[in-house]
Amino acid sequence: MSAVAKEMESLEYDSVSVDLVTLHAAFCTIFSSPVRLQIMDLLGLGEKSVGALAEQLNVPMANISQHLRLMRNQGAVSFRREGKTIYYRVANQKFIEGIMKVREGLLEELRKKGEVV
Amino acid sequence: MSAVAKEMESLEYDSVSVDLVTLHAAFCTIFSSPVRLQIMDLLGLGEKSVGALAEQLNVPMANISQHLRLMRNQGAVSFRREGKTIYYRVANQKFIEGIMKVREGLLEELRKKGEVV
DNA sequence: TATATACTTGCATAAGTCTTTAAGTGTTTA
DNA sequence: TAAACACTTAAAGACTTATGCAAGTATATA
Repeated sequence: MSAVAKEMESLEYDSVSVDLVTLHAAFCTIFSSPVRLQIMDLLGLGEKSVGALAEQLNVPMANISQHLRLMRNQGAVSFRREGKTIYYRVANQKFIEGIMKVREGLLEELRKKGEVV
Repeated sequence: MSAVAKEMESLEYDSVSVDLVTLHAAFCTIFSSPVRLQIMDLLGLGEKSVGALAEQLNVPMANISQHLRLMRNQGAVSFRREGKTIYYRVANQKFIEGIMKVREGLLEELRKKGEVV
């Protein structure tokens, strides 16, 4: 984790000196891992348990859980407990919209270069 | 750089085995640095030379240049040379739109938590 | 209360990233 | 052709991140 991202993790206790660009960049580290990006994709469709995410992505639950911790700390997702199960959801739908907009641009550029159909 | 990002750098030579999520995640590493995010912000307003970016962000030109290389390799920016000067521009405006959408969501969430006005 | 379930956390380590400095390239001007 | 300018690249060191595994916590059930 970057110094910035580390600083963000304790943001609820001292948010004064952190400017928006720094915070935004730290937030975007969420999107920089294929696992986390797929978690966002799945949660964009509706809330899901940790086990369900682990199964659908075929990644060990402990690893999913570590990624979810980062995502929680950055405010990308929130969660609720129901018995033994914890359900995660996207904190704000605009995060999904932003991801999709970038993906659209990316696909447009790849098509221009003939790297994708 | 992640293994993924490294793979992306040579993507023009072998793009067959790379799926979209992996590629998208590698692309998003662009947004995970405050310097690169500010470069995107500035270039979103119009093309700029490396020197101009360095001056406005108060970051050494060699460092800006390194960031621009990553951004080029990911297809986030393109450039043209005019004499001694090289002008960079955003490759696709949807990248800016996506960044802004995420920033909006982030601000909404910060406001909910009372961490920003 | 003991056990099972669902998830989280700590730790080690391998791999990746950022920044700086120094040297290199391409283009124009003297 | 030499020097200056604008930028790029390489290499090194300090730091950060990702993953697996083992152990820990919270809740429900027998």
